Parts: sequence; structure tokens; C-alpha cells
Amino acid sequence: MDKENTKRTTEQLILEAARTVFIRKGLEGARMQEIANEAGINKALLHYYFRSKEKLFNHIFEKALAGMFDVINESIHKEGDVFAFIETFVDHYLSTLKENPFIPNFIFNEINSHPERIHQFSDKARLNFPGYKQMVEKNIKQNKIIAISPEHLLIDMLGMCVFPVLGRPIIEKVFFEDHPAGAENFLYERKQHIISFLKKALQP
Amino acid sequence: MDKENTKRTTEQLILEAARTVFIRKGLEGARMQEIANEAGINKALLHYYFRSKEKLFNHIFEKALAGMFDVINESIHKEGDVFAFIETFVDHYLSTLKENPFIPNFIFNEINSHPERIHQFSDKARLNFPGYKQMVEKNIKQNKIIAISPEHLLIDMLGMCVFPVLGRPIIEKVFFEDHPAGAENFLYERKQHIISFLKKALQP
DNA sequence: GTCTATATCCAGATAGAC
DNA sequence: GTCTATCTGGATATAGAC
Repeated sequence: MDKENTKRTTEQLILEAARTVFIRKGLEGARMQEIANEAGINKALLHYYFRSKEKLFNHIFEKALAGMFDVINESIHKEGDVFAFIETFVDHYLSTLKENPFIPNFIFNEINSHPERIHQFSDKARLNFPGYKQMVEKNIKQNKIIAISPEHLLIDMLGMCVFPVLGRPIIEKVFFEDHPAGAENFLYERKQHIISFLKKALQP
Repeated sequence: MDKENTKRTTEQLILEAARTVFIRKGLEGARMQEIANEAGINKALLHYYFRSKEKLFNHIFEKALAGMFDVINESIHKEGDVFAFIETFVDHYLSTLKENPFIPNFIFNEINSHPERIHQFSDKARLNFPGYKQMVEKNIKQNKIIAISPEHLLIDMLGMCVFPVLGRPIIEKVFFEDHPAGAENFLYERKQHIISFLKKALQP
């Protein structure tokens, strides 16, 4: 019992530390030593628990990918109103990004370096695309929104939310060089901007 | 003279090889050996010409960043019509991304790993933001488009263009698992989609 | 389970011949 | 300018004591 408890605690410590370091630095950039330091344990223990850097990485990556899909999935209600979906989704997604601003870069970078990984995890990290599509098409039929490709609409939303987080250092430099507080405010404003922008674009 | 010619040619060879490898793998992921192979020369020559991996990298990064800004800058005409700008920009930008699909990931990844780099290059890689802003504000005043923040609009456009390229492996899996040709077509369709989507959102 | 010490490998960088 | 051979440091991973 005691052993079990200790094990869980250490494993959890490692996973949290690994998450912090991997998401910030990626698979190549992360150092096992840094993860060990972050967890307050020894480097050898990482291998004792997870065998190799890559196996440890896989745990983190899978959870991160699944988490991003979940934000979308949780906003979907098959029979619901698209505008309600948009408001919920944009709100939750931007909040998640605010708390985890490096996850998108992490995911895109690893996915583009090793596209085959997406198959590896596709059972555990899944987007409820059929549910989403059904919702959009129903709203089109009911004349609540213009005819639009659900695929393109989803990419529009995601792009508008993700870009400012991915490109934050550039945005700070280009838009707000003289007033650094502006960038924070800009990200805050985006929630309302995206919602009203999408509403305008979709209105029949 | 002969020496000079040889020098230029080799230097050019190295830069092209480095571009290919760095853009695909990033600073951490790239190997000097791979760049040498790609250039058809010896590893030691890379150091002879560029001293260190990082110095070589800086050449590539600066050009890539400037290139992305240039696509925007070239579409801007201070006195022009926003819709003309949008059409030119989206067209050129998506064409550039089609030919260089890994540049956005490259830039975002390096910028987020080392945000200080953006200052290092900000004289040579600059966005003509004042010109763009002037154009948008003029169009608003002339009632050609609704009142909108130029900053947000620019991010909207960029996000809608860049996301499908960044997330292509995910999109292929989620949208087009059964018909891989669909992804290619999807990216092709996006040009028209984005233009008409923006027009609809902006119309007064 | 957790540590210290060490093996092993590999990448960037340099020396020196041609 | 270009090559081969080599140095050096640092990273993952393992052995083995506690």
C-alpha cells in the first residue's frame, strides 16, 4: 500500500514535470536532466519509470492532443444552435490557450516532424467530427446560417483562435512594441471579436 | 575570379541545403551532417563558411521571416481597396504556403523557443503595419467595410490561411481519412472560401 | 524505489594534410 | 577551399550499491 502510494506520487510528479518541459521545449529540445530537476528527483528514476525519453514523451503528447480535441468535443451538441456552439467553443478554447499557451506550438511541431504519430494516438484522441457536422448542416437547413462547408468553418474558427497565441512574440513586436500591456489586452478582446466576426459572416 | 566564383557557388549550395534541412527539422532537429550531405560537401566546410551551426541557422531564419512579411507588404497599397488587398494577399500567401508548407511551423517554433530572436532580426524583417492600418481605416471611413480593428482583421486572415497548413496531418486524419486526395482539394478550395468569408464578414 | 557512477553514443567543432 | 581524422562535450541509458 505504502509502496503503491509512493509509486503513484512519483509517477505523477514525473508526468507533471515532463509535461512542463516537453510542452515548452519539444521532444528534441527537452533534456531528461531538466525533467528530473523539475520533478525534484534523479535522472535514473525517469528511466526506471518510463524506460526511455520517447516513451515518456508519448504519454505527454497523447494527453495534450486529446485535451485539445476535448475542448471542441465538449462544445458540440448535435441538435444545438451553431451560435451557441461558437460562443461556448471560442470561450473555452481561448481560456485553455491562455492557461496553456505553448500547447499548440508543441502539437503542431511534433505532428509536422512525425506525422505518423497521429495514427498512433487516433483511438484515444478523437474529434467528434460527425456530431459537429450534423449540427452545422441542421442549422443550414433551418436557415439559421448561410450555406457553408462545416470543414472550412471549423478551420476558420480554430485558425482565428490559435494564431494569436502561436504568433504572440511577433504580434507583441509588430503591434505593441511601445506598449507591451497591449498584447495582453488584445488577446482578451479576441473572444468577443471572433464571436461577432463569425456571427456576421454566417448570418443568412 | 575563379576562386570567387567557386566560393559563391559553394556558399549558395550550403545556404540552399541548410534552408531545406532547417525548415523541415528546426534548429535542434537539424544535423550538420545532413546539411552537408544535402549540399554534397563535407561537414567541415560548413564550419569553414559559417563558423557555427547557429550562425548558419540565423541566415536561414532571417530570410524565412522576412519572406513571410514580404508577402503581406507586397499586397498593401496605402490608398487601395481592402477587398483588392484581401484577394491579392490570400492568393499570394496561400501560394507561398503551398510551395513552402513547413515555413510557418519553422518560424512559430523558433520564435516561441527563443522569443528574443525577433528583436535580433527586426530591422531586416519588418511588416509595413502603418501602411496596412492606414488602408483599412480609410476603407472604414469611406464606408466600404464595417468598423473593425485592423489588428484583429489581420490576425483573422493570417490564422485562416496558416492553420490548415500547420495542421495538415491532423486535418487529413480527421476530415479525409478515407479519401486522401480530399486534403489537397480542401487546401485548394480555401482560397475562394477565405475571400468570400471575409467579404461577407466585412460588408457594411 | 532511489541514488551515484559509468558506459555508450553522437553531434558540433577543430587540426592539419593536400 | 576542401578533405580526413580527431577532439570534446553533452545526452540517453544502464549497472549496481543502498
